[in-house]
Amino acid sequence: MSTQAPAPSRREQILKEAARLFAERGFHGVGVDEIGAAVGISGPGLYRHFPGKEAMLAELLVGISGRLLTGGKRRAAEGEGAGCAPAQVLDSLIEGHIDFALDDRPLIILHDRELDRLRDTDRKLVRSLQRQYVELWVEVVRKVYPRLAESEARACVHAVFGLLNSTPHLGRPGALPGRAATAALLHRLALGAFEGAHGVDGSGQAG
Amino acid sequence: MSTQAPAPSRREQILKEAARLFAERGFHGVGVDEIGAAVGISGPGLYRHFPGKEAMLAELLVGISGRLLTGGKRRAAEGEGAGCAPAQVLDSLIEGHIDFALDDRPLIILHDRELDRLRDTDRKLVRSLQRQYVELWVEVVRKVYPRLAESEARACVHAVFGLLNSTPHLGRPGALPGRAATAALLHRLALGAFEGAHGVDGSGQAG
DNA sequence: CGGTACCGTTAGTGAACGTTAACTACTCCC
DNA sequence: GGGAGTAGTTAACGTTCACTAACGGTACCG
Repeated sequence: MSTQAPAPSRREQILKEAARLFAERGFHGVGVDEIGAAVGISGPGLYRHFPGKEAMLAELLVGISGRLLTGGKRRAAEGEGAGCAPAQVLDSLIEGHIDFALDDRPLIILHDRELDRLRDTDRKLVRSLQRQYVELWVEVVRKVYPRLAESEARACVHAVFGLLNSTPHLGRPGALPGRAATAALLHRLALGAFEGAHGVDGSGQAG
Repeated sequence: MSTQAPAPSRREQILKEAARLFAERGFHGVGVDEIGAAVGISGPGLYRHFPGKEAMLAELLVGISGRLLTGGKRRAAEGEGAGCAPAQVLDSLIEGHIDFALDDRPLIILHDRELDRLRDTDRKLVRSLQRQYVELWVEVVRKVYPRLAESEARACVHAVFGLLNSTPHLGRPGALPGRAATAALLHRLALGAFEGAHGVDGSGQAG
């Protein structure tokens, strides 16, 4: 054993604490000395591991977006390979996103809050990954709910992301019974939202 | 006439631009010189109107939370006074929140992003207003969906706020047909989410 | 004309911050 | 043991930033 996570390297330690601090007080609200202190070293010591403060944020954001996209692609491929119905694939995407939102709350916060603090190059990369992830969802959603126009489906996907990413606002842990119950509730909310968008009656309300 | 909005006072002008800038680049990412430039005066001139940068953020956040709560209370009271069904009151709350999210996007962003940059006193006030607003919704939701436990209902409300507040992510304006269509779509999504949480089958999934 | 608010300006101050420089200790390997 | 590489230290630098001080113009009012 111990082949999995033998010891969190200093790098990973720094990234984890930086994520927490950035999420709590914002990128500009946290100093390098604080990040250093959180891992037991002092300020400039961080520069042995990263070229700068922004590089930490960049690595975090690229990592998140990449993992979300990779996970989503895997689930979509598995589903289609096994001949699953689109609805099952959507279910799997939702489940994956919920796992992520519940297990990596600081990253979820950073993900849509601190993107604009990146240099052009990194920001474009992250945006590209995010867009691919959204388009992955849009494709699946449109298979399940063919009556939705593409722009509508995209808006729905963004809205459902907002819904699923609301976990950080659910007070500190313990406001809900447990992780599984929270996950199940979020899952039902997300599915219900798509159903509602699809529209039982089809017609919108008055303009 | 002209008793309503004769001319946007310098104060209001500053608040509006500050809201936009804070939403775009974060509280710490915007300098007072920038805010001043946005209204045509330079940096320290702002101090004729506000005691400090933080006071602007405080006034913005207290204003938003207060207006949301006031509007929500009004709609709830109107509905109950007119003997409306709880479902209609919930509909009205959703509509009000959507109007706010679509018309004051910068404020919606600030509302849950920059709260922690406030001093203790102001932050507690804003949190109190926010909590009252949430509880207002929870009460109504539980009347419409009595099977939901209180903690579940609260989680649903937070999640639906996340959904409705996703408007800033819907690309720049124009990604959707129009304001009315977007509002209608969000409305259906929110209603669907509550329906989904309520659960057609009632049983959660495996724990 | 003289006084008084009001609203704005430029120059400056002290603190905080990201980053670099110079130096020290530890480990590994020949 | 000696040299190299790694990971950390403290001190310092340059910049940025919120805020203050001192000053000027303009409108109103007697």
